[in-house]
Amino acid sequence: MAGPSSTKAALAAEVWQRLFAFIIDTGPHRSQVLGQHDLTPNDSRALFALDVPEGRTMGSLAEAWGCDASNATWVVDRLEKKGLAERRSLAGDRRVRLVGLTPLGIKTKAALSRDLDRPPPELLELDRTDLEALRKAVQKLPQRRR
Amino acid sequence: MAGPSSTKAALAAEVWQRLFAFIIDTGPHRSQVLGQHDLTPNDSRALFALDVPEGRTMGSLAEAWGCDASNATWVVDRLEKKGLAERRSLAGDRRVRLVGLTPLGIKTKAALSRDLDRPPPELLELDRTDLEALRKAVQKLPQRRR
DNA sequence: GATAGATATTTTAGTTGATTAAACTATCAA
DNA sequence: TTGATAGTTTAATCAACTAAAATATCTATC
Repeated sequence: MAGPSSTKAALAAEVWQRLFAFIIDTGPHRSQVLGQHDLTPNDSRALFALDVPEGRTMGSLAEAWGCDASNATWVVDRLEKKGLAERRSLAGDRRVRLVGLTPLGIKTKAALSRDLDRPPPELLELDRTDLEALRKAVQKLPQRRR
Repeated sequence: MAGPSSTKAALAAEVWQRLFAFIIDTGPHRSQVLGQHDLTPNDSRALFALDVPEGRTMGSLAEAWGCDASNATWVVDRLEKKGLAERRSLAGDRRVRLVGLTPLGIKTKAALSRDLDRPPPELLELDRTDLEALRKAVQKLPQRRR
């Protein structure tokens, strides 16, 4: 399959199909990690959006999450109930709320981050040589934000 | 980072963090594809579990999905309402139901599969050489079922 | 300074999806 | 007939999300 003359699109498709299968296969691992921390996927996304120490306004959170402002209220409510986030006031404009992580939130986020960064068991099946080749190759993948 | 003397675990971690970031970044693309077909992630998972032409029993579906039998009933109900799946009887044991795809279900599944197999825009940012290296590397990734 | 918008967030009310527990029905097999 | 098996129903719950109305606050203007 896919000799040296294959088109770039065909190449990308082949790569993608493998990666996609790997994403699917490793999904349960990620669910498990979230479960261990008693977090929903949404909670996790929210935690990662709250990395600015000064906190972020509800509006900017809603925008980042691509959802309704009232939905952001709900998400932050849940984090707050869990003691992971808190609403602070912005001196100078009492309409806005700055949502920031509590010490527990910071700790939880760090622990979650650590666990999510740990490779799923599937990846450890590869031997050293293959991992090295893979590392070199995935370093070329485009990166967003962070 | 990570010279030739890094441990296998460190190597795997480095690979994984890149892959994981890519999974997150390309998530919206997958959501969009599902949305275009008016399917939830659950529906999609269900469609892909129904590839056996003879159909599968409710019990085996519940097991495959790691859920309660009544949940499987609900999922199949939804597929049936959409005209994508149907319950058939097993000659010889009238207790069991064999769930199979309808012609529309087969068609929908094929279309979904085609669209999900299409690489996300992020991947097309790589040039040919990088894609070739990546192809070679990802071919070593372990594969489940399918 | 009063007031008329504009802004930021919350509340209320409702929808859909995902999921479980428990009770129930139908059927099979010994 | 009795017990096991396959599946469904019912009654809940939680998560995710939207629309519309309400509240509080700020800002610019008359």
